[in-house]
Amino acid sequence: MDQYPSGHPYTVAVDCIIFGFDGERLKLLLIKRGFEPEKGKWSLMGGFVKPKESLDHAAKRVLHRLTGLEGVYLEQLKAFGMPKRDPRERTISVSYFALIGIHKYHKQVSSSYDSEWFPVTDFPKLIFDHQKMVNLARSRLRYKASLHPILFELLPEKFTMPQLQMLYEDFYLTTFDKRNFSRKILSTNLLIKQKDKDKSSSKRGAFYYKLNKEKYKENFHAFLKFIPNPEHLI
Amino acid sequence: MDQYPSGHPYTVAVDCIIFGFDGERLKLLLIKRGFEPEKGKWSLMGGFVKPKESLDHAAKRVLHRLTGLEGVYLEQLKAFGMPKRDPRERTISVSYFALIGIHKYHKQVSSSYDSEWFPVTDFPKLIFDHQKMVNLARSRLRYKASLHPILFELLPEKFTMPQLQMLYEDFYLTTFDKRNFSRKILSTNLLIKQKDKDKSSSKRGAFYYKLNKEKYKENFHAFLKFIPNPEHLI
DNA sequence: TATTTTATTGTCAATAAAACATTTATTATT
DNA sequence: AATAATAAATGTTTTATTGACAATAAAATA
Repeated sequence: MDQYPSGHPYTVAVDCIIFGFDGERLKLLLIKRGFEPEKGKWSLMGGFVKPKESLDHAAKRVLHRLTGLEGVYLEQLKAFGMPKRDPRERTISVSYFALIGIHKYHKQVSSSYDSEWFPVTDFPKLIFDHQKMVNLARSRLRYKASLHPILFELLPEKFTMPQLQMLYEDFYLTTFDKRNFSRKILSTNLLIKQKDKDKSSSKRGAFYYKLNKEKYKENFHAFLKFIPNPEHLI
Repeated sequence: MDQYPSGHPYTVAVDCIIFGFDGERLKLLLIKRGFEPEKGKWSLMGGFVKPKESLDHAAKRVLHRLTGLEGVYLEQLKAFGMPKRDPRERTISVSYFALIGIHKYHKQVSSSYDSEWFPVTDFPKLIFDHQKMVNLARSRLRYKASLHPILFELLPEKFTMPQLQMLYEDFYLTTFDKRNFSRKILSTNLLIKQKDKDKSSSKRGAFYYKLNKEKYKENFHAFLKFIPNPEHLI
């Protein structure tokens, strides 16, 4: 480590990989880029880091600007810094991934952005290295969700066991035995059974559950292993 | 996301948290900083990212400059970017952690640096937010090592089962049953038993093992769960 | 009242993890 | 040459966890 360098004009940005779950599929929120280069192309929501703000703050700000949401699950993914990743300037981008309850998102909030939800398995070509960011975020999320109860972040406050199972099944492209799944989830003691039911998708109706937020925070890191054999995830 | 900003002179650096294992304890390689600010204080090995190199390249370069080593396990940890973290300039530092075989490191290689190994549990106060970086690196390493066979990176090419166990026990501040430990490790089929023994620490001698590097690469992500109940790690 | 639909619940078998003690190889000592 | 000392190597039993499996219950509708 030598002296400070001079004349190294780096631009520092953040980009957000925003995940949501619409009850059927895992989705990704993308925007049409509003300025050159690559104006009009699909991209992750991003922004430049201001002189006096932290990286986390920049990510929160950018996320809030698009979604109007606060208190969202947001985690730094990785810094991307290939020299030519942005052809115009040398830009270091710190990527973050966010998990939001898709129902909380109302497009009108951010009407100044041309944004849209796409299935994570099928979305348009993105600018720069944003495709890499999405890929990495997906595998990181799969990894984390196999051990920690993170997918609850994607659900509404009240949800049913079948809904939860659908989320996990869609997410891992597999199926689980209902009895074993429910037993495993309930054994964590993270859920509180409600008295009311969701009757929208069955005659009998399925009981709602809420997340026990205290325990959720306490136990977040406690290795719960939500996926039976989570092999070959990154 | 608006236009590109102008007049935001960020400096971008990398810092390396370098771990080694001396056969008894997990160690950290630190250097005495050679320039202002904070000259003469202990710090992580770091350096500035050059205009035409990637972040990974900068980290490799910095690590090589201090240790003379190549092909070392190196992984991006996190970007740190609090506005005042470096009092002189707005510096974004991308931290990396490295695992090296401590025996491969020879101090004379980097005689231009004043460096020293310290136990991770007891090392001097560091500059800036380097202490935070070390803390985060430690918990990340503990997390990863509980699931993936990453600690082999810290051992010499040939090692014995008792040595391996000592590493894990020191690392997790616990003890394991010899029989269960050895069974678990061997069940991964990652080790190849050698014909010769290490007699330095017992009369009978303990067989050496080598890592099966092919399988190591293949199986790295395959959830091996090296620690029985890895609770409450981050 | 019968039918349909989907949620809910329990048991048994197989597998994996954890607890546990003795024997073996070698060197040093007498 | 026999014996003692040291640390390595190894196998079995018990317990806990996981996985496979199907019948019943609740509510709406015909």
